[in-house]
Amino acid sequence: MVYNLIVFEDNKRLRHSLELLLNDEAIFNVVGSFANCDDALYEVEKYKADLVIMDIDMPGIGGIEGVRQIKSYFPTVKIVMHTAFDDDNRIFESICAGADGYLLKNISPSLLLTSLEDVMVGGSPMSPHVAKKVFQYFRNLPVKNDEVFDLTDREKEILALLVEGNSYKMIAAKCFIANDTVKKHLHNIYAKLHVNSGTEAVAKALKNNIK
Amino acid sequence: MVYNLIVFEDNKRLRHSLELLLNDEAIFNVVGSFANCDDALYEVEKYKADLVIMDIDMPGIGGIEGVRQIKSYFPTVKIVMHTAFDDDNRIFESICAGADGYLLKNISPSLLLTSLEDVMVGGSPMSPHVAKKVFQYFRNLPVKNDEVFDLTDREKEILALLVEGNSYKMIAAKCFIANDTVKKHLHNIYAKLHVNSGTEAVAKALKNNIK
DNA sequence: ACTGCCATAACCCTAATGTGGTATTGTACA
DNA sequence: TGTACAATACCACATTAGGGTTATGGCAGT
Repeated sequence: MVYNLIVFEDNKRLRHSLELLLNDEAIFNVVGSFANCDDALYEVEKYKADLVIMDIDMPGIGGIEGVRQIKSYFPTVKIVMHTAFDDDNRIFESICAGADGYLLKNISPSLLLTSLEDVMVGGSPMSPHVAKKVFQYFRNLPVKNDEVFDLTDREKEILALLVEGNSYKMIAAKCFIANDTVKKHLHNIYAKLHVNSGTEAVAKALKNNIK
Repeated sequence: MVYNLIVFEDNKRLRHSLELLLNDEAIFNVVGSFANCDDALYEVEKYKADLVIMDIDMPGIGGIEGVRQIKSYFPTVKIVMHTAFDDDNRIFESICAGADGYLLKNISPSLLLTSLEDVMVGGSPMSPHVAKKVFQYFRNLPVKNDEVFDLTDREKEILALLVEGNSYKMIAAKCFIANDTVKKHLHNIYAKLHVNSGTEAVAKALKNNIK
Protein backbone atom coordinates (compact mmCIF):
# COMPACT_ATOMS: atom_id res chain seq x y z
CA MET A 1 0.00 0.00 0.00
CA VAL A 2 1.31 3.39 -1.02
CA TYR A 3 -0.37 6.58 0.12
CA ASN A 4 -0.39 9.75 -1.96
CA LEU A 5 0.58 12.63 0.24
CA ILE A 6 0.39 16.39 -0.16
CA VAL A 7 2.16 18.92 2.02
CA PHE A 8 0.84 22.45 2.61
CA GLU A 9 3.55 24.45 4.29
CA ASP A 10 4.67 27.97 3.52
CA ASN A 11 8.19 27.58 4.89
CA LYS A 12 10.17 26.47 1.89
CA ARG A 13 12.96 24.70 3.75
CA LEU A 14 10.61 22.85 6.07
CA ARG A 15 8.46 21.90 3.09
CA HIS A 16 11.43 20.40 1.31
CA SER A 17 12.65 18.64 4.44
CA LEU A 18 9.26 17.03 4.81
CA GLU A 19 9.29 15.95 1.18
CA LEU A 20 12.68 14.33 1.57
CA LEU A 21 11.79 12.64 4.82
CA LEU A 22 8.48 11.30 3.60
CA ASN A 23 9.59 10.22 0.16
CA ASP A 24 12.21 8.12 1.86
CA GLU A 25 9.41 5.95 3.20
CA ALA A 26 8.14 3.24 0.94
CA ILE A 27 4.52 3.71 1.95
CA PHE A 28 4.38 7.45 1.31
CA ASN A 29 4.53 9.07 -2.07
CA VAL A 30 4.68 12.84 -1.94
CA VAL A 31 2.64 13.86 -4.97
CA GLY A 32 2.69 17.56 -4.33
CA SER A 33 3.73 20.27 -1.91
CA PHE A 34 2.43 23.81 -1.82
CA ALA A 35 3.07 27.03 0.03
CA ASN A 36 -0.61 27.86 0.49
CA CYS A 37 -4.12 26.43 0.39
CA ASP A 38 -5.48 28.69 -2.30
CA ASP A 39 -5.98 25.84 -4.76
CA ALA A 40 -6.11 23.05 -2.21
CA LEU A 41 -9.29 21.49 -3.54
CA TYR A 42 -7.97 21.37 -7.07
CA GLU A 43 -4.66 19.91 -5.97
CA VAL A 44 -6.14 17.28 -3.69
CA GLU A 45 -8.36 16.11 -6.49
CA LYS A 46 -5.75 16.25 -9.25
CA TYR A 47 -3.12 14.32 -7.33
CA LYS A 48 -5.59 11.91 -5.72
CA ALA A 49 -4.25 12.62 -2.26
CA ASP A 50 -4.88 10.10 0.51
CA LEU A 51 -3.20 12.16 3.18
CA VAL A 52 -2.53 15.85 3.70
CA ILE A 53 -0.05 17.46 6.02
CA MET A 54 -1.30 20.92 6.86
CA ASP A 55 0.39 23.93 8.33
CA ILE A 56 -1.90 26.51 9.93
CA ASP A 57 -0.28 29.88 9.49
CA MET A 58 -0.05 30.43 5.74
CA PRO A 59 -0.63 33.43 3.52
CA GLY A 60 -4.01 33.44 1.81
CA ILE A 61 -6.41 30.77 2.94
CA GLY A 62 -5.31 29.51 6.35
CA GLY A 63 -4.78 25.88 7.17
CA ILE A 64 -7.93 25.52 9.25
CA GLU A 65 -10.10 26.86 6.47
CA GLY A 66 -8.18 24.57 4.14
CA VAL A 67 -9.15 21.59 6.27
CA ARG A 68 -12.77 22.66 6.21
CA GLN A 69 -12.77 22.90 2.44
CA ILE A 70 -10.97 19.66 1.78
CA LYS A 71 -13.06 17.70 4.25
CA SER A 72 -16.31 19.02 2.87
CA TYR A 73 -15.46 17.86 -0.64
CA PHE A 74 -13.25 14.86 0.12
CA PRO A 75 -14.25 13.59 3.56
CA THR A 76 -12.16 10.42 3.25
CA VAL A 77 -8.89 12.26 2.74
CA LYS A 78 -6.94 12.22 5.99
CA ILE A 79 -5.52 15.50 7.22
CA VAL A 80 -2.91 15.94 9.90
CA MET A 81 -2.14 19.35 11.28
CA HIS A 82 1.55 20.10 11.57
CA THR A 83 2.11 23.41 13.22
CA ALA A 84 3.99 25.30 15.89
CA PHE A 85 0.80 26.58 17.47
CA ASP A 86 -0.57 24.91 20.56
CA ASP A 87 -3.18 27.43 21.68
CA ASP A 88 -6.59 26.05 22.53
CA ASN A 89 -8.53 27.84 19.85
CA ARG A 90 -6.44 26.64 16.95
CA ILE A 91 -6.43 23.11 18.28
CA PHE A 92 -10.18 22.93 18.83
CA GLU A 93 -11.00 24.71 15.62
CA SER A 94 -8.82 22.33 13.66
CA ILE A 95 -10.46 19.32 15.25
CA CYS A 96 -13.93 20.66 14.59
CA ALA A 97 -12.96 21.51 11.03
CA GLY A 98 -12.25 17.82 10.56
CA ALA A 99 -8.54 17.30 11.16
CA ASP A 100 -7.53 13.71 11.87
CA GLY A 101 -4.46 14.50 13.90
CA TYR A 102 -2.63 17.42 15.46
CA LEU A 103 1.15 17.30 15.65
CA LEU A 104 3.51 20.00 16.83
CA LYS A 105 6.51 20.84 14.70
CA ASN A 106 8.94 19.80 17.41
CA ILE A 107 7.95 16.19 16.86
CA SER A 108 10.77 13.79 16.02
CA PRO A 109 10.95 12.57 12.41
CA SER A 110 10.43 8.97 13.42
CA LEU A 111 7.39 9.78 15.54
CA LEU A 112 6.01 11.90 12.72
CA LEU A 113 6.24 8.90 10.42
CA THR A 114 4.57 6.50 12.82
CA SER A 115 1.90 9.11 13.53
CA LEU A 116 1.12 9.43 9.84
CA GLU A 117 0.86 5.67 9.62
CA ASP A 118 -1.48 5.72 12.61
CA VAL A 119 -3.74 8.12 10.78
CA MET A 120 -3.99 5.89 7.75
CA VAL A 121 -5.21 3.00 9.90
CA GLY A 122 -7.85 5.10 11.59
CA GLY A 123 -6.03 6.57 14.55
CA SER A 124 -5.82 10.24 15.53
CA PRO A 125 -2.30 11.02 16.67
CA MET A 126 -1.86 14.02 18.88
CA SER A 127 1.26 15.49 20.40
CA PRO A 128 1.31 15.11 24.17
CA HIS A 129 1.14 18.83 24.75
CA VAL A 130 -1.87 19.09 22.51
CA ALA A 131 -3.48 16.20 24.32
CA LYS A 132 -2.87 18.03 27.56
CA LYS A 133 -5.02 20.91 26.33
CA VAL A 134 -7.71 18.47 25.41
CA PHE A 135 -7.56 16.89 28.86
CA GLN A 136 -7.88 20.29 30.46
CA TYR A 137 -10.87 21.03 28.32
CA PHE A 138 -12.65 17.94 29.61
CA ARG A 139 -11.84 18.70 33.22
CA ASN A 140 -13.30 22.16 32.87
CA LEU A 141 -16.57 20.85 31.50
CA PRO A 142 -19.52 21.86 33.65
CA VAL A 143 -19.87 19.12 36.22
CA LYS A 144 -22.68 16.85 35.25
CA ASN A 145 -25.17 17.05 38.02
CA ASP A 146 -25.60 13.67 39.65
CA GLU A 147 -29.15 14.50 40.68
CA VAL A 148 -31.47 11.63 39.90
CA PHE A 149 -34.89 12.66 38.75
CA ASP A 150 -36.45 9.22 38.26
CA LEU A 151 -38.50 10.19 35.26
CA THR A 152 -40.47 7.39 33.64
CA ASP A 153 -39.92 6.68 29.97
CA ARG A 154 -43.12 8.43 29.06
CA GLU A 155 -42.15 11.44 31.11
CA LYS A 156 -38.75 11.65 29.44
CA GLU A 157 -40.44 11.46 26.07
CA ILE A 158 -42.82 14.27 26.90
CA LEU A 159 -40.10 16.40 28.43
CA ALA A 160 -38.04 15.93 25.28
CA LEU A 161 -40.93 17.17 23.20
CA LEU A 162 -41.30 20.18 25.46
CA VAL A 163 -37.59 20.94 25.08
CA GLU A 164 -38.01 20.83 21.32
CA GLY A 165 -40.43 23.70 21.66
CA ASN A 166 -43.77 21.90 21.47
CA SER A 167 -46.80 23.29 23.22
CA TYR A 168 -49.07 21.10 25.34
CA LYS A 169 -51.41 20.69 22.41
CA MET A 170 -48.67 19.69 20.02
CA ILE A 171 -47.34 17.16 22.50
CA ALA A 172 -50.82 15.73 22.93
CA ALA A 173 -51.19 15.38 19.18
CA LYS A 174 -47.79 13.78 18.72
CA CYS A 175 -48.34 11.30 21.56
CA PHE A 176 -51.97 10.60 20.66
CA ILE A 177 -53.16 11.41 24.15
CA ALA A 178 -55.47 14.02 25.62
CA ASN A 179 -54.26 17.51 26.41
CA ASP A 180 -55.13 16.90 30.04
CA THR A 181 -52.89 13.88 30.14
CA VAL A 182 -50.02 15.96 28.91
CA LYS A 183 -50.78 18.43 31.65
CA LYS A 184 -50.80 15.68 34.20
CA HIS A 185 -47.48 14.28 33.01
CA LEU A 186 -45.82 17.67 32.95
CA HIS A 187 -47.24 18.39 36.38
CA ASN A 188 -45.52 15.25 37.66
CA ILE A 189 -42.35 16.11 35.77
CA TYR A 190 -42.23 19.59 37.28
CA ALA A 191 -42.59 18.06 40.73
CA LYS A 192 -39.75 15.64 40.11
CA LEU A 193 -37.49 18.37 38.76
CA HIS A 194 -38.49 20.73 41.57
CA VAL A 195 -39.57 23.42 39.15
CA ASN A 196 -42.91 24.98 38.43
CA SER A 197 -42.94 26.08 34.86
CA GLY A 198 -42.09 24.80 31.44
CA THR A 199 -39.27 27.25 30.92
CA GLU A 200 -37.57 26.13 34.12
CA ALA A 201 -38.03 22.51 33.17
CA VAL A 202 -36.46 23.09 29.77
CA ALA A 203 -33.52 24.91 31.31
CA LYS A 204 -32.99 22.15 33.86
CA ALA A 205 -33.36 19.42 31.26
CA LEU A 206 -30.78 20.99 28.98
CA LYS A 207 -28.34 21.89 31.72
CA ASN A 208 -28.48 18.42 33.23
CA ASN A 209 -28.58 16.66 29.93
CA ILE A 210 -31.62 14.63 30.89
CA LYS A 211 -32.43 12.08 28.25
CA MET B 1 16.20 12.61 37.86
CA VAL B 2 14.63 9.34 38.93
CA TYR B 3 10.88 8.96 39.19
CA ASN B 4 9.21 6.66 41.70
CA LEU B 5 6.63 4.61 39.92
CA ILE B 6 3.77 2.42 41.11
CA VAL B 7 1.85 -0.05 38.97
CA PHE B 8 -1.76 -1.02 39.64
CA GLU B 9 -2.61 -4.00 37.49
CA ASP B 10 -4.48 -7.14 38.46
CA ASN B 11 -2.94 -9.36 35.81
CA LYS B 12 0.06 -10.82 37.54
CA ARG B 13 2.14 -11.55 34.43
CA LEU B 14 1.49 -8.16 32.88
CA ARG B 15 2.30 -6.50 36.18
CA HIS B 16 5.64 -8.25 36.36
CA SER B 17 6.40 -7.52 32.72
CA LEU B 18 5.81 -3.85 33.36
CA GLU B 19 8.06 -3.94 36.41
CA LEU B 20 10.86 -5.52 34.42
CA LEU B 21 10.47 -3.18 31.49
CA LEU B 22 10.31 -0.05 33.58
CA ASN B 23 13.02 -0.94 36.05
CA ASP B 24 15.32 -1.34 33.10
CA GLU B 25 15.08 2.37 32.53
CA ALA B 26 17.41 4.56 34.51
CA ILE B 27 14.84 7.27 35.09
CA PHE B 28 12.11 5.01 36.46
CA ASN B 29 12.24 3.25 39.77
CA VAL B 30 9.34 0.88 40.36
CA VAL B 31 8.71 1.25 44.08
CA GLY B 32 5.62 -0.91 44.23
CA SER B 33 3.12 -2.85 42.19
CA PHE B 34 -0.32 -3.96 43.30
CA ALA B 35 -3.21 -6.01 42.02
CA ASN B 36 -5.89 -3.57 43.18
CA CYS B 37 -6.51 -0.02 44.35
CA ASP B 38 -7.88 -0.85 47.75
CA ASP B 39 -4.98 0.77 49.58
CA ALA B 40 -3.86 3.04 46.78
CA LEU B 41 -3.74 6.19 48.88
CA TYR B 42 -1.63 4.55 51.55
CA GLU B 43 0.75 3.08 49.01
CA VAL B 44 1.15 6.24 46.97
CA GLU B 45 2.03 8.13 50.13
CA LYS B 46 4.29 5.47 51.63
CA TYR B 47 6.36 4.98 48.51
CA LYS B 48 6.36 8.65 47.51
CA ALA B 49 5.16 7.85 44.02
CA ASP B 50 5.72 10.41 41.27
CA LEU B 51 3.94 8.39 38.62
CA VAL B 52 1.22 5.76 38.64
CA ILE B 53 0.32 3.32 35.90
CA MET B 54 -3.30 2.39 36.34
CA ASP B 55 -5.35 -0.46 34.96
CA ILE B 56 -9.12 0.08 34.92
CA ASP B 57 -10.74 -3.28 35.37
CA MET B 58 -9.60 -4.52 38.75
CA PRO B 59 -11.37 -6.31 41.59
CA GLY B 60 -12.44 -4.05 44.43
CA ILE B 61 -11.97 -0.35 43.79
CA GLY B 62 -11.78 0.20 40.04
CA GLY B 63 -9.01 2.14 38.38
CA ILE B 64 -11.11 5.20 37.63
CA GLU B 65 -12.17 5.55 41.24
CA GLY B 66 -8.53 4.97 42.15
CA VAL B 67 -7.52 7.93 40.00
CA ARG B 68 -10.15 10.08 41.67
CA GLN B 69 -8.89 9.20 45.13
CA ILE B 70 -5.22 9.63 44.36
CA LYS B 71 -5.72 12.91 42.52
CA SER B 72 -7.84 14.37 45.31
CA TYR B 73 -5.15 13.70 47.92
CA PHE B 74 -2.02 13.95 45.78
CA PRO B 75 -2.85 16.16 42.80
CA THR B 76 0.76 16.39 41.66
CA VAL B 77 1.18 12.65 41.22
CA LYS B 78 0.94 11.81 37.54
CA ILE B 79 -1.37 8.98 36.54
CA VAL B 80 -1.44 7.22 33.21
CA MET B 81 -4.23 4.82 32.35
CA HIS B 82 -3.05 1.59 30.82
CA THR B 83 -5.98 -0.52 29.77
CA ALA B 84 -7.52 -2.57 27.03
CA PHE B 85 -10.73 -0.55 27.08
CA ASP B 86 -11.33 2.10 24.50
CA ASP B 87 -14.99 2.82 24.99
CA ASP B 88 -15.98 6.45 25.23
CA ASN B 89 -17.30 6.36 28.77
CA ARG B 90 -14.21 4.88 30.34
CA ILE B 91 -11.99 7.28 28.44
CA PHE B 92 -13.94 10.40 29.34
CA GLU B 93 -14.50 9.30 32.92
CA SER B 94 -10.80 8.67 33.36
CA ILE B 95 -9.91 12.05 31.96
CA CYS B 96 -12.44 13.80 34.15
CA ALA B 97 -11.23 11.85 37.17
CA GLY B 98 -7.85 13.42 36.58
CA ALA B 99 -5.80 10.98 34.52
CA ASP B 100 -2.78 12.51 32.77
CA GLY B 101 -2.65 10.06 29.91
CA TYR B 102 -4.58 7.19 28.39
CA LEU B 103 -2.67 4.38 26.73
CA LEU B 104 -4.02 1.16 25.31
CA LYS B 105 -2.35 -2.09 26.24
CA ASN B 106 -1.36 -2.81 22.67
CA ILE B 107 1.14 0.03 22.83
CA SER B 108 4.76 -0.88 22.01
CA PRO B 109 7.17 -1.00 24.97
CA SER B 110 9.31 1.77 23.52
CA LEU B 111 6.34 4.06 22.94
CA LEU B 112 5.10 3.28 26.44
CA LEU B 113 8.41 4.47 27.82
CA THR B 114 8.50 7.68 25.82
CA SER B 115 4.87 8.30 26.73
CA LEU B 116 5.67 8.00 30.41
CA GLU B 117 8.53 10.42 29.96
CA ASP B 118 6.16 12.78 28.17
CA VAL B 119 3.87 12.73 31.17
CA MET B 120 6.64 13.67 33.55
CA VAL B 121 7.43 16.78 31.49
CA GLY B 122 3.82 17.89 31.41
CA GLY B 123 2.44 16.15 28.35
CA SER B 124 -0.66 13.98 28.13
CA PRO B 125 0.06 11.02 25.89
CA MET B 126 -2.87 9.32 24.33
CA SER B 127 -3.03 6.31 22.05
CA PRO B 128 -4.16 7.25 18.55
CA HIS B 129 -7.38 5.27 18.85
CA VAL B 130 -8.20 6.99 22.06
CA ALA B 131 -7.48 10.33 20.47
CA LYS B 132 -9.83 9.38 17.69
CA LYS B 133 -12.67 9.08 20.19
CA VAL B 134 -11.77 12.45 21.56
CA PHE B 135 -11.80 13.97 18.09
CA GLN B 136 -15.19 12.46 17.43
CA TYR B 137 -16.46 13.91 20.67
CA PHE B 138 -15.48 17.39 19.57
CA ARG B 139 -17.03 17.00 16.15
CA ASN B 140 -20.30 15.91 17.71
CA LEU B 141 -20.43 18.97 19.90
CA PRO B 142 -23.57 20.94 19.21
CA VAL B 143 -22.68 23.07 16.23
CA LYS B 144 -22.29 26.59 17.39
CA ASN B 145 -24.92 28.30 15.36
CA ASP B 146 -23.59 31.32 13.57
CA GLU B 147 -27.05 32.80 13.48
CA VAL B 148 -27.02 36.40 14.59
CA PHE B 149 -30.00 37.38 16.66
CA ASP B 150 -29.11 41.03 17.26
CA LEU B 151 -30.54 41.15 20.73
CA THR B 152 -30.11 44.43 22.55
CA ASP B 153 -28.36 44.40 25.90
CA ARG B 154 -31.64 44.72 27.72
CA GLU B 155 -33.08 41.85 25.74
CA LYS B 156 -30.13 39.62 26.51
CA GLU B 157 -30.51 40.46 30.17
CA ILE B 158 -34.17 39.58 30.19
CA LEU B 159 -33.66 36.42 28.19
CA ALA B 160 -31.00 35.36 30.68
CA LEU B 161 -33.47 35.81 33.51
CA LEU B 162 -36.03 33.75 31.64
CA VAL B 163 -33.47 30.99 31.13
CA GLU B 164 -32.81 31.00 34.86
CA GLY B 165 -36.43 30.04 35.34
CA ASN B 166 -37.97 33.39 36.20
CA SER B 167 -41.58 34.13 35.36
CA TYR B 168 -42.59 37.39 33.71
CA LYS B 169 -43.50 38.79 37.13
CA MET B 170 -40.19 37.85 38.67
CA ILE B 171 -38.31 39.40 35.78
CA ALA B 172 -40.36 42.57 36.14
CA ALA B 173 -39.54 42.70 39.84
CA LYS B 174 -35.83 42.07 39.32
CA CYS B 175 -35.54 44.65 36.56
CA PHE B 176 -37.78 47.20 38.30
CA ILE B 177 -40.02 47.49 35.29
CA ALA B 178 -43.68 46.80 34.61
CA ASN B 179 -44.92 43.35 33.75
CA ASP B 180 -46.12 44.65 30.43
CA THR B 181 -42.66 45.90 29.58
CA VAL B 182 -41.26 42.47 30.19
CA LYS B 183 -43.93 41.12 27.92
CA LYS B 184 -42.99 43.60 25.26
CA HIS B 185 -39.32 42.73 25.48
CA LEU B 186 -39.96 39.03 25.36
CA HIS B 187 -42.29 39.55 22.46
CA ASN B 188 -39.48 41.23 20.57
CA ILE B 189 -37.03 38.56 21.67
CA TYR B 190 -39.31 35.78 20.44
CA ALA B 191 -39.57 37.50 17.09
CA LYS B 192 -35.80 37.81 16.80
CA LEU B 193 -35.28 34.17 17.73
CA HIS B 194 -38.09 33.06 15.43
CA VAL B 195 -39.87 31.27 18.23
CA ASN B 196 -43.19 31.83 19.88
CA SER B 197 -42.99 30.64 23.42
CA GLY B 198 -40.76 30.91 26.42
CA THR B 199 -39.85 27.24 26.38
CA GLU B 200 -38.65 27.47 22.80
CA ALA B 201 -36.70 30.61 23.55
CA VAL B 202 -34.98 28.95 26.50
CA ALA B 203 -34.10 25.92 24.40
CA LYS B 204 -32.72 28.08 21.61
CA ALA B 205 -30.82 30.30 24.00
CA LEU B 206 -29.15 27.34 25.68
CA LYS B 207 -28.42 25.44 22.49
CA ASN B 208 -26.93 28.48 20.80
CA ASN B 209 -25.18 29.68 23.89
CA ILE B 210 -26.62 33.17 23.56
CA LYS B 211 -25.14 35.48 26.13
C1' DA C 1 -34.83 69.00 12.42
C1' DC C 2 -35.97 64.66 11.03
C1' DT C 3 -35.71 59.75 11.39
C1' DG C 4 -35.01 55.40 13.36
C1' DC C 5 -34.26 52.60 17.28
C1' DC C 6 -34.65 51.49 22.08
C1' DA C 7 -36.80 51.11 26.67
C1' DT C 8 -40.59 51.96 28.96
C1' DA C 9 -45.60 51.51 29.86
C1' DA C 10 -50.64 50.86 29.52
C1' DC C 11 -54.76 48.67 27.57
C1' DC C 12 -57.70 44.69 25.99
C1' DC C 13 -58.38 40.00 24.72
C1' DT C 14 -57.80 35.02 24.09
C1' DA C 15 -55.41 30.92 24.54
C1' DA C 16 -52.16 28.35 27.11
C1' DT C 17 -50.46 26.89 31.32
C1' DG C 18 -50.45 25.39 36.17
C1' DT C 19 -52.89 23.40 40.37
C1' DG C 20 -56.15 20.77 42.73
C1' DG C 21 -58.93 16.87 42.61
C1' DT C 22 -60.97 12.02 41.22
C1' DA C 23 -61.16 7.76 38.55
C1' DT C 24 -60.10 3.76 35.49
C1' DT C 25 -57.10 0.43 33.45
C1' DG C 26 -53.19 -2.60 33.07
C1' DT C 27 -48.99 -4.40 34.67
C1' DA C 28 -45.47 -5.70 37.79
C1' DC C 29 -44.17 -7.34 42.12
C1' DA C 30 -44.27 -9.25 46.75
C1' DT D 1 -54.16 -11.61 45.67
C1' DG D 2 -53.51 -7.49 47.24
C1' DT D 3 -50.51 -3.35 46.56
C1' DA D 4 -48.13 0.02 43.97
C1' DC D 5 -47.58 2.67 40.27
C1' DA D 6 -47.67 4.29 35.41
C1' DA D 7 -50.59 5.96 32.04
C1' DT D 8 -54.72 7.56 30.77
C1' DA D 9 -58.73 10.79 31.13
C1' DC D 10 -61.94 14.40 32.87
C1' DC D 11 -63.37 18.47 35.65
C1' DA D 12 -62.92 23.07 37.83
C1' DC D 13 -60.47 27.14 38.72
C1' DA D 14 -56.76 30.60 38.81
C1' DT D 15 -52.91 32.44 36.86
C1' DT D 16 -49.76 33.29 33.20
C1' DA D 17 -48.38 33.97 28.75
C1' DG D 18 -48.61 35.87 24.36
C1' DG D 19 -50.76 38.88 20.44
C1' DG D 20 -52.11 43.35 19.01
C1' DT D 21 -52.12 48.24 19.53
C1' DT D 22 -50.67 52.70 20.96
C1' DA D 23 -47.78 56.16 23.18
C1' DT D 24 -43.85 58.73 25.35
C1' DG D 25 -39.07 60.19 26.26
C1' DG D 26 -34.27 59.53 25.16
C1' DC D 27 -30.54 59.13 22.16
C1' DA D 28 -27.72 58.52 17.80
C1' DG D 29 -26.96 59.41 13.13
C1' DT D 30 -27.51 62.42 8.90
